[in-house]
Amino acid sequence: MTLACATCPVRDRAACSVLTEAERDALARAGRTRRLSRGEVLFAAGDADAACATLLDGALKVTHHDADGNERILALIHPAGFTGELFAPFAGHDVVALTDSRLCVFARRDMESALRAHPALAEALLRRSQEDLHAARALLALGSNRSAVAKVGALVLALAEGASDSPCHPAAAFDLPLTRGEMANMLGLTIETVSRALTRLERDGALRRTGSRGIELIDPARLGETI
Amino acid sequence: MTLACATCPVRDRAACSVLTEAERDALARAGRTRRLSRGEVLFAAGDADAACATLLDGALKVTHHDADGNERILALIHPAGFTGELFAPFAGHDVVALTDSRLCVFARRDMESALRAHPALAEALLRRSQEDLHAARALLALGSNRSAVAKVGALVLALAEGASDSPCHPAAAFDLPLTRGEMANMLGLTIETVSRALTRLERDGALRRTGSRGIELIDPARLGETI
DNA sequence: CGTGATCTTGAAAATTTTCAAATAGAGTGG
DNA sequence: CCACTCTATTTGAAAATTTTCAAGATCACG
Repeated sequence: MTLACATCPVRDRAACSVLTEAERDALARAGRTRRLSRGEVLFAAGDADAACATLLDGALKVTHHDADGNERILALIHPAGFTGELFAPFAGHDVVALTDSRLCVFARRDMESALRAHPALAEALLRRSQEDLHAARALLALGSNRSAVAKVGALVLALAEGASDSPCHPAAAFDLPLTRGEMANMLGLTIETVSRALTRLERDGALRRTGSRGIELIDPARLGETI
Repeated sequence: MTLACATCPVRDRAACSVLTEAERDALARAGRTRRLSRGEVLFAAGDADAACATLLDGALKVTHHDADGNERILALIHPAGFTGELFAPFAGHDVVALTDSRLCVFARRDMESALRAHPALAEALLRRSQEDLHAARALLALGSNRSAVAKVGALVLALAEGASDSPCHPAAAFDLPLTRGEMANMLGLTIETVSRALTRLERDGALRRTGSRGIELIDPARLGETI
């Protein structure tokens, strides 16, 4: 499927938004959209022909598997986010859909030549990269919360912000893109502890649960408390 | 002090190494070297005239202070690393010297115009930025180790790699740039737990301590074990 | 050689993990 | 469409780890 930038849900926020319409259309001819359903792999670590992509819809996780086969979640990607190795000769991590997702995919060689042709694109990707760095550091900060409840609260808040259309404001209600096991993995806790923490946050009136994935924020400030 | 790229200890690894000699000298005229001693602040969060810098020598920490005044360490910067906000109008984090350090500092406006003049520099910074991202993700991975001993072991190993001249090989002996409190902060543990973990790693023959900061790696593989 | 700060160590308290089982949800085939 | 099955989630109680609180030891430095 060829690209339809005119209807792109993230055309104002993604890296390619810095291009002129003509430049963007030229890049668009090299790319295509792709749909993934939950669990589908976009890139696998070691792929020699790894591409790169902008996420339009849904959510992705970037993971690494250690020698014992344990999965570690290194990053989450939300709409308008960019993923893919631009310089390494092969993919360093797995990138997997957490929910049904739509992406705009480019071969790395095309993206690299676009970078050379359009300095503004390199700058935009640099900017995005700094945002990724901030996001990674935000995840790091989750680990320094003292209690398990505070860690889970902070993660839920971060997920609410990622799920929101407007940056800087958490979505009032959304579905967790992560299983309890994935949340536990990210926080260095066990599934049971995460579950108990959510139960407690609900009991304390910080949020409400609908089913096992639905979350409604009642008192976002309480979620951020470091206790 | 003006720059002397010819004697720069990281001239083969830093972002500016992609420039031709002439380009680099042009950039060098805009920058200067600076020395910091342990504890000195390079940038403070909120600085309007924040600059950016390449680290030549020593070690830096990037920190954030939350509402309660607690410090969170978001990143460590080792020689050849780059720091500074290129796009935000002011510094987002504090950057502080962990040991006596030397840096190569540029005003942001000069660096931004250099980026526009030299696309290769933008690409090199993008590459560096991706490395920063990998580093941040490596720190994230520390949190997913199950036990406190494994977390501390992994952090010591990461610090040994940062202290090494050759990438990918840990230094056999080095001084910890972090206090116990800073290590505890990064790992979400207490000072006492970090201290006990080091004692145990020494008792188990993974490392040897000299004074409170000196570390000699005896069995690096054991430091990486996730137990 | 003090002096203050950092680091180590010990024992009780608190939190988290582990182990075990019940409940709820999602998907499948009749 | 419903019953069935499999997986994910929740909950409980004991075991293990970590934190807290309290001292003592060591180090850097004037």
